[in-house]
Amino acid sequence: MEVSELKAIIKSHGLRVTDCRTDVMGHFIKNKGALSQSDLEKRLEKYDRVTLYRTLHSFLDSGIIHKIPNDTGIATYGLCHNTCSPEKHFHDHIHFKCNSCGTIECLDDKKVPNITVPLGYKMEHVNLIVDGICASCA
Amino acid sequence: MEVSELKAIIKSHGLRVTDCRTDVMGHFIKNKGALSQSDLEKRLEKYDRVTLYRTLHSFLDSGIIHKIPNDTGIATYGLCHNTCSPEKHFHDHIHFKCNSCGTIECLDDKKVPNITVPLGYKMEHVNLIVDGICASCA
DNA sequence: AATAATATGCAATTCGGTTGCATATATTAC
DNA sequence: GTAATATATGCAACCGAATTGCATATTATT
Repeated sequence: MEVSELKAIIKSHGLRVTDCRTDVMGHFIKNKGALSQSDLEKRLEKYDRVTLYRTLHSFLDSGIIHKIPNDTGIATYGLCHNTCSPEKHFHDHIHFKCNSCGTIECLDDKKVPNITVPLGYKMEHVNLIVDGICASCA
Repeated sequence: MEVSELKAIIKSHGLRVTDCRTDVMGHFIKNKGALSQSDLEKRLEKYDRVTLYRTLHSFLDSGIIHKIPNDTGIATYGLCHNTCSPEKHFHDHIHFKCNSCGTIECLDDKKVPNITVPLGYKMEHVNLIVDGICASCA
């Protein structure tokens, strides 16, 4: 993807275009898996970790990325589909965590089946995380 | 549940019976929701943080409790069904996180539907987390 | 009751996440 | 293009959860 396209995506979400945001965006685009803050810190050492932290949060708030729940305690993020907006997120795909390499990816083709919750409960989001061994580690 | 029963459960998982483990076990039994370490620290101030930490890990290792993935970064744990063993866990129920009170509970009656993963992937566990508003907060 | 194995408490460290503030940079208006 | 203004960045510093080493206390066994 061209850098100009990256910048267009950032701008289209109402954010200012900066070097850090462009670089982080580029990493999300070209990385098949989800990224954690420490992943980004290793790949983009030129930026302060607080800047990366705030970049992730501005992306989160504007609906560019979504947070993927996992049991490691380390927040990981994946690109949202273009159907996402700051107000409403649609993440009906399955997340896969490899127990060998630790990589977390979005299985965009695998949709989450319909779920119901008990009477009196109001469902807002559904997150389906499968763990196991990914194709690269098998 | 009787204290003697609590102790029997602990012993049946190959763990020594101690005051802390019995108390923690008791809290898991009587608490409908999942518990985090800080939850336990507040309820069981007589024990050191580290002791509670290690109690949770011995329970995890022996298959008494399971870790529930969530996006808060705070590890929460729920009781396993009696079908769980140290080697193999079966958590085919849905977890619900309330966005109002923060409580996480196991919806034991709600089973996770069948899922498939892409070719080359090996599935080990499925975790389904629904968030929204629980019956108490609605 | 003695022994051996294990759990506990305490001190201390690591690490991810977070905030305040001064400075640098992006956008807007001219 | 330049000036003005709003916003992003880097640095220092703090917080809380997670983690480890070690001496002491407790459990289970004989």
